[in-house]
Amino acid sequence: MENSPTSNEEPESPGGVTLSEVARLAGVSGMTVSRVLHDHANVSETTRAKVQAAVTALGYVPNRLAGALATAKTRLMVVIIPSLGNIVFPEVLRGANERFEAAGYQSVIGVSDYDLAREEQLIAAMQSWRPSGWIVAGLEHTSRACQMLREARSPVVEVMDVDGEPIDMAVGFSNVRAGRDMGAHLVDGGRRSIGYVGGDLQKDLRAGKRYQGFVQALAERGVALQGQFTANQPSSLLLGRAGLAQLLAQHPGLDAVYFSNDDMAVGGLMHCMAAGIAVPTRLAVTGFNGLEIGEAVPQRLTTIRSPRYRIGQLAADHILARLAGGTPPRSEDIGCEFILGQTA
Amino acid sequence: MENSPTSNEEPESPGGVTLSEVARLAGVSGMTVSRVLHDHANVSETTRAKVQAAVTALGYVPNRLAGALATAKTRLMVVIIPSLGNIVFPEVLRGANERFEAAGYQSVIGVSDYDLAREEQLIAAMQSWRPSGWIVAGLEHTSRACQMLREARSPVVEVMDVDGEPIDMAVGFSNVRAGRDMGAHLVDGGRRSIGYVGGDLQKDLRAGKRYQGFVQALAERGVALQGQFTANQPSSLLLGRAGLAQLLAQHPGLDAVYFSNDDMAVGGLMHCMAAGIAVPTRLAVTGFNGLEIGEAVPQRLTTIRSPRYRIGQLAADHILARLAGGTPPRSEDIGCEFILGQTA
DNA sequence: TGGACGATTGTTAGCGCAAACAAATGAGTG
DNA sequence: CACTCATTTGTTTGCGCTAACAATCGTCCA
Repeated sequence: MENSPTSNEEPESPGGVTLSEVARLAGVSGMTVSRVLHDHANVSETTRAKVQAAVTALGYVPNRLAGALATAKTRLMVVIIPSLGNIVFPEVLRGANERFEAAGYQSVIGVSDYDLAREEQLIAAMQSWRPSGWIVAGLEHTSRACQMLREARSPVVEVMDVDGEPIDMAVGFSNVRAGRDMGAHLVDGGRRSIGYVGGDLQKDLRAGKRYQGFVQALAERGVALQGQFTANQPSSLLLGRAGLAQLLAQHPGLDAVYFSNDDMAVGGLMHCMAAGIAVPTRLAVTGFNGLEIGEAVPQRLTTIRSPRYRIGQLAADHILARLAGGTPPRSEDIGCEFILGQTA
Repeated sequence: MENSPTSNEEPESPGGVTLSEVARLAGVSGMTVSRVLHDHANVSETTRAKVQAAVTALGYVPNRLAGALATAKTRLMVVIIPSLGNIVFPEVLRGANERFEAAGYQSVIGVSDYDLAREEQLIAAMQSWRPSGWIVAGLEHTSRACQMLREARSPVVEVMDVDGEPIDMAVGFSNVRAGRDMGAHLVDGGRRSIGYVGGDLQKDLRAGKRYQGFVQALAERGVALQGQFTANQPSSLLLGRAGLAQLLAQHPGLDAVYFSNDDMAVGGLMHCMAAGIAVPTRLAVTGFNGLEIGEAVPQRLTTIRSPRYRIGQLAADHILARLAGGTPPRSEDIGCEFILGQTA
């Protein structure tokens, strides 16, 4: 009726409808609109209805920038992971994001590409959003990164590793132990001529810890690693396949190979299939992570399942619990599941 | 020297160091600090140095909430994808995030779980952050979702599909054509008794389009689909393996099976290996996506590669171009690559 | 040497919202 | 019926920052 000259719809200012416009249309103050949107208390049914009508009519979407600035609570959660290149960290992200979304938080992601300097930059950039919480992969960071996370004064959960001291909280498993377990399994299963195939151990520090544990377990049983293949690339099926081929060319007598993860291991299995190498009789093959691919191959892969999805969920839960006043555990080792397949 | 009583370090107010504190320490106005941090122009070297020193001394991290509120530019980019359950969409995200990060933008993710109602909710929630741009998967959305995206007045790129009209921009490929191409390949290769194995076609609309294209291509050649297996679950290796087993039990005479994607197809291949079904002589197996797993199996999978990573990059580039005043193409079909493997 | 001009720095106001406090309203009570 | 108290609504203020404008400074030339 008494609307703007252009249309009987929305005035549509740049930046969108504001709370004041809703208030004006509803004939109340801005504060009352805010209360309808958040509080549940002490707003009459009549007013509430008027406001709701105005919100709908204008298509009002609250501006969280302003809200967050006013309350100093952003409801943004930062998740920093090393890679989106295989399914491992997206699964952590999935678990965390699921819990965050359900609780009304938004996930902001950062990908460090297995580079601690990059991670530090990301943390600095993210901190400018004053997130309500942090999930970062691993326990190793630059000292400035650690400092920033400590000074951020928001809950921080380091995931996928518990071999070390967390900045604030940690949820994960012991990579060293996972490596030891597999080393023990191979030696105790009678293997003596053992090799390793992996990606870049300098970058993937958790794969490095598994490697250390593995070598330790061998050493404790009087066995030395006979040969290894590592490449300066991200791990992948094809790298595993090529890596095993190359390792066996140099060390034809190997009777077992430990791969840094299941991608690599399945690649290795595929080499065996293609080259007619009998698994596990002539060669034992083992991996790490418990990816679905390891279950779908004709011979189920012997591996160790890392509870990635669960870790994401738990990490998010711990952050939310802390924000709710709780005191979740400082370091939580939820362990790994040894999967005895048919390849070792 | 003349510092706070507690320490000679930072005062550390809640919410962090503010621009004013930096300004006070540097002995300049807040505006000058802001200029040092952003402008490059018209600040003397002396002042700049003083400010930089104060920034470092206090560990100042600008508050982007305030900055974004003041400028109405958030530098947040929303990426809404259907799933983090397989590597396909994380790769899109990787491409987009790479470009966004490089340009100083942050990615906020949403996972719709292949549910358009959920997607609509996510869009509403995300809009409250007033993002600078949007990437959403697919061309199908609820009408309210479309309306919100249009009214958001930020660049929107719909990815992974060009079979339809975009809200703003689209980058992807034709799923219908991809399906047709594979249908044509199988029939033209002499297959006549053809089956399909897929996930939930009502939810994964792009898989549905491929299915339609596939069936069309068959029909045009006088061939009808002999049987199909679809399940009410997300696609996976194990589902593909089980699905093929079930389909062949019902239709033992099939000479080719088209899978909704490579995960499913490789699962099917594994069934063939385990069950001793000769591929491709007795049964042709084809998929879609061009995942690495299809290359690593002993017989390379015949499939069609979707340029997921590139689509993510391009989508981000188009948004950034638009924000820079350019006019990127409205709908960009970057096509798919047919990969002739050894399975069909 | 006065004044103009460019370079540099400061001041004011407001982005949109919510906390804190203030005011108005209505329902009971003695 | 005056008064109290709970409920409901409004006003003020400021979160931290930046756009726009204002003020200062020194310098150069006529």
